Amino acid sequence: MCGRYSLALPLSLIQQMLADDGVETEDAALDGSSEAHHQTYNFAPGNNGVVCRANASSSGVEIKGKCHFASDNKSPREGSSNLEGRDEVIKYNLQSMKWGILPSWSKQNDAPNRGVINCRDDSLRTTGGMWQSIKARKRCIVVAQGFFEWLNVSGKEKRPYFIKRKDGHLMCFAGLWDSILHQDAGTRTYTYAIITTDSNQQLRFLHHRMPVIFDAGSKEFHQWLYPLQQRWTDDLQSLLKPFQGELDIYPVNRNVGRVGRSSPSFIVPLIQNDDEHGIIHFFPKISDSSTAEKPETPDETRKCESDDEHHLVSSSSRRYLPERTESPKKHEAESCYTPPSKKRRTKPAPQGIQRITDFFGQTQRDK
DNA sequence: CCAGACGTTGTT
DNA sequence: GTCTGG
DNA sequence: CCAGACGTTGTT
DNA sequence: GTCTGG
Repeated sequence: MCGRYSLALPLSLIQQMLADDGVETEDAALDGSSEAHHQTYNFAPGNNGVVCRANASSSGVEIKGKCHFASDNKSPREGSSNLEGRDEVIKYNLQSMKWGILPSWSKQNDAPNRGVINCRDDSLRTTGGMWQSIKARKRCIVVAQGFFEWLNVSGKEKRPYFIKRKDGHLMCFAGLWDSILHQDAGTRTYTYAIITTDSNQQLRFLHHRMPVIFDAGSKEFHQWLYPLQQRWTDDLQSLLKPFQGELDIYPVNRNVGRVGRSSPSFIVPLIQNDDEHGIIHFFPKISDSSTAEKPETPDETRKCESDDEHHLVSSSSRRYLPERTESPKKHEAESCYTPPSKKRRTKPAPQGIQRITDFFGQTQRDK
């Protein structure tokens, strides 16, 4: 499952929402070689998504490079003493990567859309295969607003549904990434896959598979990303379970099936009329003033092309308007996200780091 | 030893 | 039916 | 994941 | 890259 999802949020808002869940992230725009993510309600394989991964450093010294020795599998350097100190710092980076994983050894460097978009949780249980090296050292979190599933109605019609968290927080998929080096150009392409498992009870009426979903900032989230864990374990395997929280699941504008289109109507419930053609949808508000929208016309269902520029605004999310300080992008999306009831985020929470140490007080190493 | 596979989904 | 593009 | 293409000729 | 099949 999960061959399409929604990601119509600017990076600044994603960072803010993660921060509200206790995850402080940095924008890993590496050497600038990575393009910005594709901001769309209709995110498809081959698009550039937002991926979170973790790096460990000690006393401000990056040890990520040293970790690469682990691939030698016999390296005496793994577990060198500076990996064991309690002063290790885990940094979370957001990076733009292409959906559809291509293993580093893949020969289809040039094949644009050949990557594998999903990874079954049970195929990670066995050794060997294309995942074996990836699952040990290249785990990540894939950020989304929610995902789509299509229900086959009487063998003919397909009806798209949107699935999101009931609490409105970001959906964090368990993922795996890899990269390919293009010898000639000297560039590197990063790609990722989303891990799937059995559907939970709530989703089962639609499909039998669903992505593995973590709560941002949860123990599972940190454990999955923990960069010093470079060996596949039962503990990691046991994280890959059907989502136990509550979901919102509802039919949406069927045009989400049409590739390349994007509209906020794709993540808003359809309102179905008695009239068989009278399928209209619920348009709370449009931030774009240009097009004269007529939310209540049945016509509206067809009127959703080229509207990456239309974005949902709800009054409750106004405070989540991105600060337009450094990123004067034209069309930044807002969301229906309701911030934590607590209070606005205060400080980067050194507690987050503290807690991580609690989770992994005992540093694990490779074999 | 080398050559070839290495994946998921759904549908039947 | 099957492949490609998004 | 789904939707859409799947082709050639000649003419401008 | 690493494992399997022949």
